Amino acid sequence: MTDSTKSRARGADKRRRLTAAAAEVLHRQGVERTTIADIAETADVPVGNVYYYFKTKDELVQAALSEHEGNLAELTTELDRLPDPLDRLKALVHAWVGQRDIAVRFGCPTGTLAVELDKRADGTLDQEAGRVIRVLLDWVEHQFRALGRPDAGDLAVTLVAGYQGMSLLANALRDPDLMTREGNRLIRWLDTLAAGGAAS
Amino acid sequence: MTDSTKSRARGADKRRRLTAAAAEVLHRQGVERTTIADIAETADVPVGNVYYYFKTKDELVQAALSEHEGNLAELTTELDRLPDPLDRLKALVHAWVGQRDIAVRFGCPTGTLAVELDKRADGTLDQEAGRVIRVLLDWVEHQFRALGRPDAGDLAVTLVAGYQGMSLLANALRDPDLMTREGNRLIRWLDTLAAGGAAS
Amino acid sequence: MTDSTKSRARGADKRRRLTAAAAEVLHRQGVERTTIADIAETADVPVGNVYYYFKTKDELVQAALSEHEGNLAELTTELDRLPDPLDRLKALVHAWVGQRDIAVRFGCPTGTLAVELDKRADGTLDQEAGRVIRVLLDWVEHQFRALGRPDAGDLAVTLVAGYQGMSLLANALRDPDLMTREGNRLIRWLDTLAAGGAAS
Amino acid sequence: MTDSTKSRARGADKRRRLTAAAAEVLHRQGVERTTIADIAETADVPVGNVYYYFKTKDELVQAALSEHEGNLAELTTELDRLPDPLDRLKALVHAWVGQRDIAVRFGCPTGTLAVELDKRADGTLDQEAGRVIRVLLDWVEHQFRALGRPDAGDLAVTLVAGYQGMSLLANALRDPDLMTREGNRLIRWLDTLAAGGAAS
DNA sequence: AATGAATGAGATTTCATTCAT
DNA sequence: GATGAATGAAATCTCATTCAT
Repeated sequence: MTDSTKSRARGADKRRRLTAAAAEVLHRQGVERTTIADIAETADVPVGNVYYYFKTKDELVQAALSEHEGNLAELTTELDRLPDPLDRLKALVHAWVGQRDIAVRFGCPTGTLAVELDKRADGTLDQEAGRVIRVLLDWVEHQFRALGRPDAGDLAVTLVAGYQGMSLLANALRDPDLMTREGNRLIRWLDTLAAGGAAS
Repeated sequence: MTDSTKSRARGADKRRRLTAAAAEVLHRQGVERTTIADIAETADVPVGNVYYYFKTKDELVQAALSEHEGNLAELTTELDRLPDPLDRLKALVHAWVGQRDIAVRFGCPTGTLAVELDKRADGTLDQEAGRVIRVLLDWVEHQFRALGRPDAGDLAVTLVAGYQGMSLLANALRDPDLMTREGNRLIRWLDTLAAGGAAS
Repeated sequence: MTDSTKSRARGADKRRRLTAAAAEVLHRQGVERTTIADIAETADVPVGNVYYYFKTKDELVQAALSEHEGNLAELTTELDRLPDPLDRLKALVHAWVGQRDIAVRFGCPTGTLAVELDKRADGTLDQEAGRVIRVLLDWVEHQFRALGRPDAGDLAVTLVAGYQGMSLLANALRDPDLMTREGNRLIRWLDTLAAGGAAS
Repeated sequence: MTDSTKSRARGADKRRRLTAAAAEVLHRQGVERTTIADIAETADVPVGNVYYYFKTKDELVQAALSEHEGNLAELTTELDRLPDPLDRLKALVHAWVGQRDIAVRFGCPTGTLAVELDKRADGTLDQEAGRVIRVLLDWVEHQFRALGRPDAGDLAVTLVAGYQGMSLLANALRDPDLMTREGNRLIRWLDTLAAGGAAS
């Protein structure tokens, strides 16, 4: 390994640490209450050095969003291995419920980011979280379509809205069981749909 | 009317204007991006004077929440006039859809406040928005119970989660039609339930 | 004097002190080397308070320029009392030479500001100093025109350029006598012109 | 050519590129608004490497000044080939006017550097630009002396001040014609002088 | 010699809160 | 009660300079 490779590796590592720290801390504390120093400390990087990797705080927010988008891509790639689209959707719901402890404490990372960023009067980043949500919607719609549902788009909205809604409530009420109960309902609903029932 | 009565009246008026301004501006801009000066200006009250009515910014946030709670109480009082609990719930959904333009732009006032306040590490206010949401949940549950549903609590969570979810998505995607479509689905779902169907 | 008058007076006073401090310190240290703290300290105002009067550093620079423009207006108003335009111009040169100690140390306030501000890539303030210089040029041209010179515009440029050039040299060489010598030459030149000579 | 020779050559080249870049960028942006990174980028040299050639930013400023001094020396060497001192001076003015587009945009390199550096409270470099100006003055004075003028020193000051003044005005007013007009006047003035006229 | 990365001091700006009248 | 002004603690960002390899 040459010197430059090493230092590039070190640099990439720090960037990765900063991105991960940003994703985590911004999720926990929200964008506005998080300082660059918070992120730097979590990533164990001197504050001044953060700006070598990210020119502005907004770039860190963007990086956090990309991290969440990456996590989503990882998850759907995993789920795509399942042969049956219905199984994929049910596994998705299970994954959501499996994350309930984090959701209860801090909400859905992308959903809460969307809420915060949408409040921006300037045009910066205010649609970025929406973009990530759309990626999820598209994947879900794709599964419903594979199940032969002509109303796949609406069904996708219903499922994802169900997830965002239950995350928000579980978070606001600090009630993890709520996630489990609503998750189970969504699973049953998916089964109903597949059983050939009309769209609910 | 004596002087002191007048000034009390004037004072109460200012407090009301500040509360209304807080509710509106905090909803539009979010808690952290809103300055006291923003609220003061909207209420047409000199900045220095705000502190006579509200000792801290947090008290203004609290007041905004109370305002939203008041709006909710007004709405449910109105709905309570309807004799049929099912009609009440359907009218509630209609009311939600009727607010879609605001929801699309800024989300549900209470829901987005809940998201922001839950990020607080300190214990201040972080449960207050949840409290208001619970008031809504309780009222909805009460209707389902009146309809004879033993799973009224779960159904209430489903309905309110549906509302929060569709508000968040409509907001994130800037799509008012989404509110209409999901609203219609919720109405159909309520009808299904009443028709004696199993919980979906 | 009412309370509000008093506090308005205090406020106006501070604004004046800040403007004067800005004019002086920016002239001595240059725009880029001067911090808001420098100006605040000179004006004996807490740093945070500066922003109550001037929203940005640029506004302070603008204020300093206006101060210099005001000084110029004061001077020309004074000179306008002289009945003979030639006397006015000669008195102007005398005034310049009279300021030689400051010019030697820090150059012409407006000229050096023009040099600094012209380096700005963004469009902010980069023409403002030029504007003040044009005010001087216009006044001088007006005098030459009153003397019946058809080439008044060119003569004005020559006179003002002479002033800017001698200020810059005196400053760069730290030589106050240079101001005196060049000033005398300008006076002789003005006399020559008035004696009916051709434009030199 | 040995390796060390090559690398010495390469090193000298880098130093030259950095010096040229410093001269250009510092002239365009001013000392304070120019970062080492700006100069490094213009010279196509990695930032970290700059410090191998110049220990501080001040040394880069010094180098830029030397570059301008070198340009001046080149010019006067060229002019010295003309047999008649009067022709030399007129050619000098022509050279100035020929540079009018740059002067209009950024002023005289040495003059504007003098203005910026003179603002320094510390003793660093604050006389260096003055030194370069003096070199010019000396050369001009030499020509006037060769023309038999006893007041050669004053005449030199007048000519150079004229140049600095017209550059500053042209720059501040963004008017290239001003350079042409004042240049013509200086030429006529030189002719007048040579014709045996009294000093104007 | 070369170079990407690191560092920390300092600058501007914002704003909740308090003060003086 | 009312109000313009004051205050200072933070936060973001910049950059000359240094370091490690």
